[in-house]
Amino acid sequence: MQLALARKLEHFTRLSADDKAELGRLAGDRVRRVAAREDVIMEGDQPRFINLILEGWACRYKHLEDGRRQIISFFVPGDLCDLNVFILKQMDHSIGTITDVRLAEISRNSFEDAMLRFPRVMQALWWDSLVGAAIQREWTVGLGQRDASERIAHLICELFIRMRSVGLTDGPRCLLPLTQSELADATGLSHVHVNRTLKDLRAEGLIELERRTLTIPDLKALMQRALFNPNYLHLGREGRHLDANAG
Amino acid sequence: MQLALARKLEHFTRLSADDKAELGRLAGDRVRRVAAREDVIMEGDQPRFINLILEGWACRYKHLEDGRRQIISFFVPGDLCDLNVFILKQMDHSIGTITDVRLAEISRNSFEDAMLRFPRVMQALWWDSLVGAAIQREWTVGLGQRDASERIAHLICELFIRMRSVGLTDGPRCLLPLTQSELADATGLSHVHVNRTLKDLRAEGLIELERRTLTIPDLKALMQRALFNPNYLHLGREGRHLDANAG
DNA sequence: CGTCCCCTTGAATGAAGTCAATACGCGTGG
DNA sequence: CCACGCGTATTGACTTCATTCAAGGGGACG
Repeated sequence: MQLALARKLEHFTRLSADDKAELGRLAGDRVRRVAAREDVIMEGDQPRFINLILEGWACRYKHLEDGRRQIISFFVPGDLCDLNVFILKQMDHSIGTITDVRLAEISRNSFEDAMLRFPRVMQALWWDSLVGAAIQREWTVGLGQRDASERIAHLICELFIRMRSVGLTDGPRCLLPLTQSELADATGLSHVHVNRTLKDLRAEGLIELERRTLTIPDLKALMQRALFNPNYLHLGREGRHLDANAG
Repeated sequence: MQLALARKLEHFTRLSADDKAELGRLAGDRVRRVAAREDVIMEGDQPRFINLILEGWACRYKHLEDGRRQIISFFVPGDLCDLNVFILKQMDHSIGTITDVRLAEISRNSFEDAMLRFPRVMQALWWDSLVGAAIQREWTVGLGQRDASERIAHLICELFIRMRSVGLTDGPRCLLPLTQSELADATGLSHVHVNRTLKDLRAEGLIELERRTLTIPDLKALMQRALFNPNYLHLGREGRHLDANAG
């Protein structure tokens, strides 16, 4: 099975066999397993590694003093948490798992080393981090402007497309291992309202969702419902001028 | 007058005279003026420069198809828009001015050149871009979890502190050249509700605001009201190990 | 078989939005 | 100098969307 990260990066530019081997090396560096609903790193800790999700789902989140919690982003396989983190002395948010997770801890040294030797990979990783920033912006837009059903539909579109971009969908189906409370924390809604909203979307025939499996019968329709425009994911091989001629 | 950017970066690490001179060079590269309420660059355009705000306020924003508009972030003097943009072929959002703006357009070449020759400046710029990402996350938290008055109070704290970090405050006072509609677009509220909320905050004695001038009689109190924790701005000289011994 | 977590639904409440009218300053041109 | 227009701010009345509170159901697991 191919590395999810490599697969994702090829939406930006074609990688050579060497490039992929290097990614494999980074990903094998130091593998860690974390059980579901545990913290990978907490607010206040000093970041020591770039975390690369190999398997499972995780999220960034933040608590307000009074306990309210916002999930700030989701991580699916192939996602990297903050290329540059070691510049900061303190995490300003936490990263926690949703499911059981297998992740690679990439040290500063091996990262900087790879950076020098594999410029194309580097470019691709920067692209990925820019896409991450774009996703964060899109969440800002959604929380500010979209109503409940649009927000949830939008999030589902995004996650489905991101899963598809790393080869983890099966036709119109993919895993969606989030509880309704987690969806609520991500969309800024109450879990009760998330429940009702999912019911509506199901009733409209836009999604099916049972036992952690999501089915989207008509992605276009769902995208329309969500006012979803995929441009922010920059999946159009925007770095094709850097392509390796490898196959 | 010192360059706002240099001033800001020194919250991360001390710069040498050479470092500052280099920043000055980058900032003088190619200066552009844009009138208030115009676009610097629009969604769909290809980014060609890193924009550095020298004077005035600007913002990132995005429209939904049906016209709803969300302001995604504000730029004040010293702010850079996306160090790495040229990796992307298309802007997924627009940048527009709030007031008249003077900005520096930094080309890819001069940036990459400076990058090689001034590693400390580079680190500091990466720090700045990580802080930018942290600000975006904090907005996500606010839009998801904070109510109207907390959101507005929080935004005001943030902008005040950012202005202070580039030396643009005058005691408890600073410029806040936003209309209530712009505040509304940034906080995801209606302009009517922003108006009422500002009235409340004024009535509580937390802010004064007239003719584009903001006064915060008791910043601590306002921060408390907003559940504002400044850690995400990373202003604690986290890069002091890189300090130049210059004065 | 009981407990825990997650999902579901109803009813009452509340925060923020919409609609509409009015007021205020400021610049421009008659 | 005044009239007009425009963008911005303010306020009231009503509506709507989402939250809160409360209760019950279902499946997994010890």
